[in-house]
Amino acid sequence: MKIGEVAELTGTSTKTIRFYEDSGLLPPPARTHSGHRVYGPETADRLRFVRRCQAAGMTLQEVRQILTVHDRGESPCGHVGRVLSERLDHVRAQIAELVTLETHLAALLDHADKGRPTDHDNATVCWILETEPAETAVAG
Amino acid sequence: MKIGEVAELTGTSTKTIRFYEDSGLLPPPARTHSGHRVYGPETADRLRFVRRCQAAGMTLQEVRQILTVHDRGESPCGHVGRVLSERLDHVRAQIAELVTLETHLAALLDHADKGRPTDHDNATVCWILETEPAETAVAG
DNA sequence: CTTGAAGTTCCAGTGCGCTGGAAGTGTAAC
DNA sequence: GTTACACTTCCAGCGCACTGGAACTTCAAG
Repeated sequence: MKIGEVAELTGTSTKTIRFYEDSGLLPPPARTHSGHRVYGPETADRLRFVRRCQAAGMTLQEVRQILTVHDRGESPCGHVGRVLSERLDHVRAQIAELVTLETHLAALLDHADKGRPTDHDNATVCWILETEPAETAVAG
Repeated sequence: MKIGEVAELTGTSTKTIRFYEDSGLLPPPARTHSGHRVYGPETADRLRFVRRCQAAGMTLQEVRQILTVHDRGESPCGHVGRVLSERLDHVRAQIAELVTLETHLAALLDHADKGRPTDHDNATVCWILETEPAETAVAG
């Protein structure tokens, strides 16, 4: 697989793939005699993983740390382990936040669809902003 | 409430609050005779809402559009309605992605905690990257 | 009245995650 | 062989979301 194919397959630009390689997110791939990058299918999985992590609001640096854990198959210093569980907490909190937001947006959309009900229009603050995130699930 | 109190209350810097005002995310607040900003409690809710939206990967511009819908209590042109439902789809997809990621991270952490089981260490590609996001739950 | 924290405006800079473009080489189809 | 496009490296620039700092004013406590 050449870089363009991986790009197509994963919806990532070739620019970005090279950038990820430079950033240590992708291992330097094999090359043809002439220098063209050659990838195996695992690269696509790795790229998808990176995208998922990004969607969770991780920085590329954090993703890199996590991939390092993966690549070594162990926690090298405890620090990364902490990063990992921190991130896990964060992801869980974020899921809770997103569920809240989903409710908000759905309500807003519903109410937008109905034209203009707006019996709350003049209220200083209204339902859509009032709900608390989640004392229940959110990490502190 | 002055800007510093709002900042403290919401975990947002005063810089950011002023920046949000400039960006049209917060309405220009009342001022004291001397020019200091004075906020009502609804500002904190609004700020929390913005943060939630951001956690969902929205740009401030998109958040602004949504807040406009909220402020007017209606959909002014259909375009914003589309933005809204697009965002809702996105949020739902993201929830699904995050649930997948949560599983990944939990597995990785579990396995990192156990020191070095790593019977898969030499595998070209391993479990953690293999799983598909979620045909099951993701919004289409 | 003094002192120090917190407020004000304005503008410039930072960090992240790409992205564009130049300049050149490789490859596949005709 | 020519053409067209994909690939290479390298470096510069961009958009977003802040963030820092200068220069100044206001407020609350002692």
